[in-house]
Amino acid sequence: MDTRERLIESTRELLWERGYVGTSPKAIQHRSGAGQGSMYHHFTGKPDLALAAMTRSAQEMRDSAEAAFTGPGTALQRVSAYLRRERDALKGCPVGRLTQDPDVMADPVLRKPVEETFAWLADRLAGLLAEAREDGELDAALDPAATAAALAAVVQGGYVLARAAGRPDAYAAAVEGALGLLTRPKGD
Amino acid sequence: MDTRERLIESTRELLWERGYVGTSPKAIQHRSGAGQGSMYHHFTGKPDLALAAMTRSAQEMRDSAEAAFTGPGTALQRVSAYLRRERDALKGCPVGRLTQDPDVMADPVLRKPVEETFAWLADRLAGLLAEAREDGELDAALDPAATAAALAAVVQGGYVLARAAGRPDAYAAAVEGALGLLTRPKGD
DNA sequence: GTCTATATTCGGATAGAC
DNA sequence: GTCTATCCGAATATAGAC
Repeated sequence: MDTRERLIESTRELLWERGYVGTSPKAIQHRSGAGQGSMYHHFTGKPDLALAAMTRSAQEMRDSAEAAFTGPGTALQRVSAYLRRERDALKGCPVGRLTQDPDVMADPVLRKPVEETFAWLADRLAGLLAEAREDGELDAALDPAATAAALAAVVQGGYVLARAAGRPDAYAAAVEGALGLLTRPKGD
Repeated sequence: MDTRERLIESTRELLWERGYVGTSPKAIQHRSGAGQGSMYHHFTGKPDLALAAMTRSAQEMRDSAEAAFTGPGTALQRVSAYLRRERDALKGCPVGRLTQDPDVMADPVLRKPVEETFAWLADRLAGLLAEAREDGELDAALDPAATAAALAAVVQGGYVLARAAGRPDAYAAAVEGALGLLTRPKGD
């Protein structure tokens, strides 16, 4: 891995662990093993490097979600698989956590990957739920878009609860609660 | 409002807006109109002042939730009222946002009010859902604790989605999606 | 491309006068 | 209780040598 690459990966880790305001150029240099001059040679400054890191994390989030969405099973099963996918619940969502960073949200350029990623996710989930509804897997009375928003929120909120409790199973409980609501037989 | 009080209130605002790492003593002094010496007279330092602010915000969160929980209507209606309660979705949850703050979570003293608040909320919601289930308002197949976790997650995640989208209605969509799942007639 | 030196401001506080 | 002075290291770079 070359220097530029190590800088990006180290920044991704630090943004995940400490957020944007909590991540200093010095910490990035230290973790990546790159020197001051090296960092400023490859990137114009902290925002530039953070953008590269955030863009990659956003892409990775989409890829791993898409892997679940295009996996085996019915539409509803694929949504369930996405929700139950292995996650490091205590670390939180590398993209979602940026939403709490004032300096990220204040800068349209930094904000864009975050905004786009969640818009994509909501849209993708809504499509799958619409498909499930057409197939009779899901109650026709449910609004796919609103239901999709609820599920995306359960994931993000599940991270918050897990971190608050200090226990990953708080995330699992939220997801199972949501799936209990989503998949219970409607004609019972 | 005396100086000590202004310091606490200003700190609450700043923690809400910028988080713990993003809030400097200087910024607190500036917003509160208190001087350096004044701040260090009333509090031993930033963590001490933050603890006072966080404790108050946590109490406020409980109080406002409790107001909805003990309001009029059936158990399920009170849960719905809590979810639909007016919120400044773009600002996020003043307590939940602290879970993203590494320096808060690393300090057991600072972490405690956050942890306790969400434990209380989950417990309270689970109790109401159990009540709803006994009253036949809620499907007997649903686990009250897991369902409660899902609802608490929808609220916290709803804030994340609203901030990501830059639109408060993303929060409302998540809540309505969750309520759609929770309250749809089971015998349809 | 990487290193070292230097610069400015901020963060987080202590000390002591008033 | 509040103010001002002072301190030391971190944050975020820029400049120029190698």
